[in-house]
Amino acid sequence: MRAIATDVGVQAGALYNYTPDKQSLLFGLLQTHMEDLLEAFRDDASQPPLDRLRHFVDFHIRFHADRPDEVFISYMELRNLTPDNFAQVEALRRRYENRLEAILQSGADRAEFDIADTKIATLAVIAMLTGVNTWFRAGGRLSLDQVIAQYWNMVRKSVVAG
Amino acid sequence: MRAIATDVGVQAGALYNYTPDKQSLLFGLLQTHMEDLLEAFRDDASQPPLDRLRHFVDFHIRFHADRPDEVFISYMELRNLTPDNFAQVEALRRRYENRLEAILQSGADRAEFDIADTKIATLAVIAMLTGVNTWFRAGGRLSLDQVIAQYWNMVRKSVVAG
DNA sequence: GTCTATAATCCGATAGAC
DNA sequence: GTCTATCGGATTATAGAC
Repeated sequence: MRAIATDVGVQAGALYNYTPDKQSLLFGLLQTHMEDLLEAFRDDASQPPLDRLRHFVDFHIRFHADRPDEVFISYMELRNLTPDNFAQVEALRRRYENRLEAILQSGADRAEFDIADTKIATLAVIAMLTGVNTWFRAGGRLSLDQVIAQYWNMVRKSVVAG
Repeated sequence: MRAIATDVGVQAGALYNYTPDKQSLLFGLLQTHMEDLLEAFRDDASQPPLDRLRHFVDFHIRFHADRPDEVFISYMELRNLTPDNFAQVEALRRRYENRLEAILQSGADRAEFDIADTKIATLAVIAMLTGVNTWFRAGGRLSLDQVIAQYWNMVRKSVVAG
């Protein structure tokens, strides 16, 4: 709390005019982050599964690359939430995962994708894409467009049918 | 330190007969974990790249699934290392990544793999495989063998040529 | 709405008896 | 080698003046 107060230019006590306690402040950050993620992702179920998947890959990488601090805090501080707050954030995360799983299931149903278990494939793809945040820095060797292009190639090949 | 002391059945002060300070204790854990990882992974460069990659996938998932606590600590406490200790652990991690990158590069050189950038592919594969630890629990819906089989399928398809 | 001051608690680490 | 006791410092949160 003292570090936050210093960053925003007030004394620590003044923060309690804006939040009842530290837990509420942290929970608000994580909840807003997940709600923004869910709201920002637009999926069109009338499109071909491969197009929907390509949009997901592009969206996921860009959304997270634009918010490295929120993503870092959301992951590192997740275990400092109270059990109730943790359950709420986890429920939002599961809703987001289900959006991807619906795309993979749609492609599998049409035999356009070859996926043994859509739940595992969902977790595998999200882990791979979120991993970009651990190393990507703007101005590095590759542009974000180049990074997205290669990840899309790998994700596409990993799920498409023969 | 008090929590560790309680777990091992001594008072907090007694721990300092075994470690000079908390930082050394943490660094020792992370360093040993990474050295064990590097030592346990056997790669045979005379084998076909696809066989070497399959072995890496199998090894990586099993090694990490067998040590969920060490993996969790290694990730969550990495930023609590001093800059010097952090650099040493990062160097060990990079050595491990290079082992996988050598496999991918070998397959790309023989045109058996189709990979745009081996460094990105390395990070993508490791992120995907390490993600297993966030959800896998022994005794769950799928056995570790089944999980490995599907991840191997996805990794293989994501890198093989045409 | 912000400040200073402080309460109450927790932490890593040390000292000294046994 | 472990214990009890404690030091010095950091933490979240509150109280009350302005």
